[in-house]
Amino acid sequence: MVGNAQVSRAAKSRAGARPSRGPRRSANGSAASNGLDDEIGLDALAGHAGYAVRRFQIWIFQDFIRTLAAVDIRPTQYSVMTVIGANPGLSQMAVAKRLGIERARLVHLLDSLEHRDLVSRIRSATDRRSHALHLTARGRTALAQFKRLAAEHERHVAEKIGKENREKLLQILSAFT
Amino acid sequence: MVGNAQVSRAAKSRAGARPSRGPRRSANGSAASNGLDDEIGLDALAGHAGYAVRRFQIWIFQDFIRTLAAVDIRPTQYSVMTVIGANPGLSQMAVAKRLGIERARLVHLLDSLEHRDLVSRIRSATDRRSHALHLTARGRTALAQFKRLAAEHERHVAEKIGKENREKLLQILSAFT
DNA sequence: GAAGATTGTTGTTGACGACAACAATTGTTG
DNA sequence: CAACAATTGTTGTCGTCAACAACAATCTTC
Repeated sequence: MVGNAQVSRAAKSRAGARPSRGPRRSANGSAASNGLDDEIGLDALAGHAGYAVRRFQIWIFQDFIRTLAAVDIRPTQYSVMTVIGANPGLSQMAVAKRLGIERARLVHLLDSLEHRDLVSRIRSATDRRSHALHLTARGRTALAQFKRLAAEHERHVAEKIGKENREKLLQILSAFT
Repeated sequence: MVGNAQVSRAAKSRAGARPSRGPRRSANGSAASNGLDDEIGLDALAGHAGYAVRRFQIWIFQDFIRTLAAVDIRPTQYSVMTVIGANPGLSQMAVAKRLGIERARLVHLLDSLEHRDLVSRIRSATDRRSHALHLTARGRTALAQFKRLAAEHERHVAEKIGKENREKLLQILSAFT
């Protein structure tokens, strides 16, 4: 069930500061010469926000998944439950829009959460096309636990990049939340 | 060719600061009541780095793809060419490790780039299992153009989050580059 | 030289985003 | 009010991508 989450096991623990430099051992003819000694230097990629963000996102999702593995909740499931918990009665359309996921995708997510008795779909009386989404009683207590684990995950993030950096980052990206 | 890139069309242009508050119209029974007026408030998600980073990553990849659409280069292809360009002669294993992608995945990426005559695989004389990767002449001039477009993309990022914020972000995430 | 590791390759699985089509229902408009 | 358009949830297809497993060719090592 971990599935996606683009983990890329070679998580790399190094974060050593190393002065940038020109291409190393360029055109030495021998491939595999760089097989094990790590450290290649990708220079040009260093100035690209997208690359750094992608790598960070991979790391952060991996940690989230690992931290919440015991309760078997993935980031998207967590975000869905959080939104429903904070806004009971929302339609699927509204949740999908808010989270930027497709309503087709949300169908499966809710199927899964409903099977686990965490969320319930209730036909709306006013608009019988739509479903009012609610957490079940079990879902509410479960979400409380999920949030505790998510907070632990956030502490991991703070450990990784620094407490102030995490807050600065949240501030910088607040427009996307 | 855009394919993945998790776009989520509802790109949202709003970034209005709005004071956080408790659950809105909780349990009003009527779903769909929130269908069109946007603004739902997901509260709890606001403090989660992973969510903000994910949304930002979606935005940034989308812009990268759009900005380099004319040359039909996606972020991963760009990163592969950049690394090879900076470190000619690398093996596929080394490139995969450096970029945190699987060697199985790199096979297809290189197939595509080789078909377009941007990259060439040269059997290593010293280790005949491996391929030494090089940019072709065409690949080198192409990469130069890609880099110009990528720089334009970075300017879009700076416009979006602010010049200093972009630099701060690069600094915070430098450990992941 | 035989056993084990590495490299590139192929194929499978699962998560995910984009899209298209559909039934049920609502809204809109002549 | 009746035809037509739009919305909601749903199903299914396609393409991208990460994670694995297996394999042949080729080193490495003992």
